[in-house]
Amino acid sequence: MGTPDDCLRIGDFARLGGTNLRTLRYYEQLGLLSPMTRSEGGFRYYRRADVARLRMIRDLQALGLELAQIGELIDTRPDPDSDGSPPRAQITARVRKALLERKRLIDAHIEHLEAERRNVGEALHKLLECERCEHSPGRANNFCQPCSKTGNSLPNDLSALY
Amino acid sequence: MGTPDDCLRIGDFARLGGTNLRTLRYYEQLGLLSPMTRSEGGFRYYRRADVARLRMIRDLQALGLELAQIGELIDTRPDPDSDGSPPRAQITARVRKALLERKRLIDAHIEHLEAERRNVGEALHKLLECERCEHSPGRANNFCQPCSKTGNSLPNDLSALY
DNA sequence: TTGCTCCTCACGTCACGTGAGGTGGC
DNA sequence: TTGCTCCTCACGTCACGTGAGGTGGC
Repeated sequence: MGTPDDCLRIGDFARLGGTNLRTLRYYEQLGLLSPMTRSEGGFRYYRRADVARLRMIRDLQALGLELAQIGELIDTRPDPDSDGSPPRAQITARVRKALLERKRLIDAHIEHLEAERRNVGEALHKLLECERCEHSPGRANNFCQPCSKTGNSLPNDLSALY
Repeated sequence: MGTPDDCLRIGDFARLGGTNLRTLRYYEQLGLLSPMTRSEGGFRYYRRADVARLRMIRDLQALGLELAQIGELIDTRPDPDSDGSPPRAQITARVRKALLERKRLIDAHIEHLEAERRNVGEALHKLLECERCEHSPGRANNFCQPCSKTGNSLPNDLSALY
């Protein structure tokens, strides 16, 4: 028999999820994301739909969560070992909770990044002024702070780089 | 003599920068961010203005850069070992380049996060529909995919969690 | 059958975490 | 002088990176 219907081998699965074989094997070891089944020879076969799960794990990592925390958050699926499916209301409640937590993290990160973007804009603006200024860099690394021309301190992103 | 003017010991510096002592010592070891000076007894004294540099390093890490890449990007300050300051135009050019690269990364991340936010919204919306649906979870972990009620496949964030 | 993909160890690395044991500074 | 902060090793951990040596699958 060939590849199970609608399944992917680890290489294609990794490519679609934007990651690599080592990472997938590590996730499996942690119980985060396992292949649906294995071939006779040990090849992993992943569900096509689980690419979404893989992407979610990666996105949650980018939001700063550790893999253990991610494991708890996305542990919403019925346990295959237990017979008798859990109450539906319980499942949907856990899924909702995971989605809301994810949304909270995303919103907070967007806000932080928008503040960063404003700061960079300010710094780029001030840099134009610096280029037209007669003051030269001093010995220390925070020269021109506060700006000896305007009396205002430098934008943070210039203090960081000057 | 006491603490040099306008300087912070490592604990306060870490607090203001949202990090800890171990991380600061590691950054120093890599040459990323060093204290302005040391006390007789070895205590590190950091410039107050370098809190901005610390925050920038942390923000660049959150954007997915490795410390080595961050080191190259923010290496814009005149080398204290070399005598004679480098041409001003060269410094401002490097600062501008670092700021523009940072802006590029921020913009890309915001776009990605906004797409994620839309997906989560979609999934939360669909979840309301699922709660009113008579279908129950099956054995496998991608039941209801494609949704057996509407014929549409589930939003990705539901495939990931169901 | 050939080449490409995959397998399992197992050691290495990056960015810190976490004490142990000792000393500095207002 | 007391307590709090800081110091330097040095081993541990998390999330992989990177081969070595071998086998599976269309």
